[in-house]
Amino acid sequence: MARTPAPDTRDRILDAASDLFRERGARAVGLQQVIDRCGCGKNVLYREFASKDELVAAYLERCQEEWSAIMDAAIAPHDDAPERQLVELVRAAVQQVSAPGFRACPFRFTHAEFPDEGHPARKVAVDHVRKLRARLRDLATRAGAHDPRTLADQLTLLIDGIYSSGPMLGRRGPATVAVALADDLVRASCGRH
Amino acid sequence: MARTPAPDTRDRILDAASDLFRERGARAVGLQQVIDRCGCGKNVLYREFASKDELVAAYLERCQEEWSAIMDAAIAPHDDAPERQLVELVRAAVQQVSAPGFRACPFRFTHAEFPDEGHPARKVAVDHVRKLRARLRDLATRAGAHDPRTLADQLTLLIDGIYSSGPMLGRRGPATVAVALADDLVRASCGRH
DNA sequence: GCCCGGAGGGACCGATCGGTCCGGTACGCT
DNA sequence: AGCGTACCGGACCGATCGGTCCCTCCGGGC
Repeated sequence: MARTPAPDTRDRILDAASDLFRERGARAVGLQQVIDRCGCGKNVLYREFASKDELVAAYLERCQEEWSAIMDAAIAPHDDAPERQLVELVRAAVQQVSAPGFRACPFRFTHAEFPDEGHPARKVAVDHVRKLRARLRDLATRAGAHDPRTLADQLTLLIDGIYSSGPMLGRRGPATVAVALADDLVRASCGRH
Repeated sequence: MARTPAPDTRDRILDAASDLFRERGARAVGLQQVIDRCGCGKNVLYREFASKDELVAAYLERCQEEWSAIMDAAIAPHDDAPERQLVELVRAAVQQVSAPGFRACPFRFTHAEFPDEGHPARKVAVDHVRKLRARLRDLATRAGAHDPRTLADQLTLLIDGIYSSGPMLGRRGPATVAVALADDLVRASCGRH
C-alpha cells in the first residue's frame, strides 16, 4: 500500500458545486467550472459521483441537511411552546431570503430545472417539502390547533411565498409582513380568541 | 417586388418557443428544438429575434399578456366589489397551478434561470410581479382595507406561495386552503369585524 | 413567363456540454 | 530508497449549444 484516498474529497467537490449551483443554477453550471473551482482532477469527481445528475442530487441533500439544521436551531429555544415554534420557522425563512446572496429556493428551483420524472434530484426536492409540511403539521397538532392540517398548509403556503417572492421583490418586499401574518394565523387557530 | 413577409411568423415562432420553454425551462431548450417544432428556417427566427435572450424575453412578455387577460377575466364579473375581486385573483392563481400541464411560474422560474442582472427577460419578470403587487394594492385600497399595503403584501405572498407550492405538492397540496385564507384576510382587513 | 424575394433547411462555426481516459507528479508506506 | 497509488491536469470523444451563412424552392407582382 502506498497512499490512502483523501477522506474529504467528496466534501470539497460538494463545496465547490454547491456554491456554483446555488448562485447560477445547476443547469447553467458546467462540470468544468466545478472542477476548476475545486481544483481537483476530473477523474476524482467521477469517482465520487457517477454523473452530474448524482452531483445535483447530492447538492440538494446537503441543502436539506443545512435546512434541517437551520429549522432545528430556530425552534430549539422554544421547545415548550409549539405555537411559538411555528412562527419561528416562518421567521427563519424570512431571514434566509434576506441573506445577501440568496437567489432562489434550491429545492423549488432545481425541481423546476429538471422536469424529467426520474431525475434523482427530484426525489430529494419533493422529500424536503413533504418533510417541511409534516413538521408543520406535527407542531400545529402539538400547539393544539383546531385544524392542524389547515394551519400547517397555510404556513406551508406562506413559507413557499416567502421563498418565491423574496428574490424578486427584495428585502423591502412582501416578506416583511410574513412573520406578523404567521403570528395571526397561529393565534387564530390555537384558541386564544 | 415579389413577396411580402408573412405577418404571423413571429407569432408562430413564439407559439413553439412558449410551449417548449413552459414545460422544460428556457435553459433546457435549444433553439434547434424551437426551429424544429415551428418548422421555420433558422434565418427567419434570427430575423424576428436578435438572440435567444430576446426570444426568452418575448416569451415572458406573452406570458405577461396572458396573465393580465386571466386576471381581467377573473375580476371583471365583480367590478363593483373589490374585496371579492381580491379573492378571485387568488382563486385564479389556484386554478392556474391546478391545470394539468403546469410546471412552474414562468416569471419566477425564468428569473431564477438567468441570474445576470442585464438579461432582458429579468426586466419583464420583475415588472410582472410589481404590477401584480400594485394591482392588489389598488384593489385593497378601493376595498377600504385598514392597511391596503399590508393586505396586498399578504395576498402577494399567498399567490407566490400557490405558484411555488403547486408544482411540488400537487392539487391536493396546500393550495387547497388558499382561497379560504384569502377570504379570511380580506374580511379581516376590510371592516366587517 | 419572368424574376425578385421570402421561406425552409442545412452546412458550418467556435465554444461548451457531460463523460472517458491517460500521463506525469507527488506523496505515504515498507 | 523505492514502490505503488492517489491526485491533478489535460487530451480527447461525440453531441449540442447559440449564431451565421448560403442554397434551393416556391409564390406573387410585373
